[in-house]
Amino acid sequence: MLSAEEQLHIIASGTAQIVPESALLEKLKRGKPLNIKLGVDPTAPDIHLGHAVPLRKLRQFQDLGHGVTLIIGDGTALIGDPSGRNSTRPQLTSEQIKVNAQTYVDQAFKVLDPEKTTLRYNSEWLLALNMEGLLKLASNFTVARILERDDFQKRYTGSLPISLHEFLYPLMQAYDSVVIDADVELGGTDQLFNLLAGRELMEKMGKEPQVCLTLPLLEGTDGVQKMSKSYGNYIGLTDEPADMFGKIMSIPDELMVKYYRLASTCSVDEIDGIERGLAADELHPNKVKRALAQNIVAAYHDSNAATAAEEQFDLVFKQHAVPDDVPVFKADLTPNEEGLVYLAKLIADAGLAASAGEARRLIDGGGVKIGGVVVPSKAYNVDPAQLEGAVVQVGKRKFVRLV
RNA sequence: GGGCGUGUGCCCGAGUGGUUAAAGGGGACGGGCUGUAAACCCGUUAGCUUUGCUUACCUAGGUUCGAAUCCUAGCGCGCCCA
Repeated sequence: MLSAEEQLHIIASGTAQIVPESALLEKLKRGKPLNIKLGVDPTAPDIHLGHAVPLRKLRQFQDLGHGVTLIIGDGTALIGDPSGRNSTRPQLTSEQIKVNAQTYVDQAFKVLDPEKTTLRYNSEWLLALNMEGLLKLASNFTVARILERDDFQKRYTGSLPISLHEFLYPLMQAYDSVVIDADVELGGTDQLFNLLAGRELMEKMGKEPQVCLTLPLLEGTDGVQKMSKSYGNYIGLTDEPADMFGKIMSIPDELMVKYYRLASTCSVDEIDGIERGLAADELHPNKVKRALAQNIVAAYHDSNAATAAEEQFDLVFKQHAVPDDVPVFKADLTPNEEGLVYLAKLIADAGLAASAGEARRLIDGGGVKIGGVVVPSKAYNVDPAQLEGAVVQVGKRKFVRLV
């Protein structure tokens, strides 16, 4: 095992805050495996690189010899985390929760070491808590304390409703820490309040308080908004290698180091070196970004897939060739009276454009190619012989092979 | 409960009776440049086999040859009074 200081150096990389850092160092100094907690809400089934940030950090802990307790919040999901919300979340059905939890776990183990992970469902103890237990638990916090929380504060002063059950959310999450005896709990920066509640409750209930470790939010491929499915800027853990590679290549340069720290499997020393190299203009950003894409694709698929993805990438974007695995589309090539096929509609049907109108505009803009040849403006109708088995391309990255 | 104001395309926002499918900006998309980054330049940004037709300025009616623009009611939002 590495020394406590060396471990801390690795753990601290990429974190937003560690509260308190001294306590973490102390825990590490004991030389015993720590119990690291992460609670997840099974509200959305698909997980992306942003969700994987805390998982990566957990993996670092595991590689240092520590144990992880992953808590599926099937109990807390009944409430819905009010963090960062200005309205009450809809409550999920237990059926949805179950399905979501399973997909989450399947994907989480792409990152975590199953040998060193304990999986727990918090309904196990939360639902077992009867009225007496709940009241006892609630007596540990004052209304003022809970109301301190930023989002509650905003809602309260803004005269927006806060349901009573939402008040209980931080308590539930805190209670999880008590039950599993967490040494450290991870979360996004927006989770700090909940994490601190855990620390406080543990102390009140006579346990050694957990250390709170927060991680910054990861921006999506647009480089501005946080990564989220609803913004359409996410890189999914289950994305195809070529797709994943391309998406990573399209992130802004400024974000590369952050991605390295939060989403790659590279060691802290390597990343520090890259950061210095970029700052000193000794490393070419393109090379660095390629290496990043390689690393991440390899982490979620394998290194062969990563190499293949990079080859595809060069093929398509450097040599402007057609990739190997073009999706096929069964097109109706029945010609009209003039013996031609309406290309615009075909493009829309193939899903390459939202409507035939958009397809027409794309053709006029020179954004459509058949078999590598640009379709001239206004040429909305084409000879079917030209289309037979041909590859239709829209923009730089959308292809379809007609059959 | 009363008074006033406001509601425009993905978003912001101009438009107060007639070349308005609706200025301008943002975003997005396509083209150029490039490193599928950024910056920059150009173009597009309702549907339809389109010299045209259809649907559109919260909703439903009405006035008018003609309405996003005027009137009435409803709904949403904001502010003020009680």
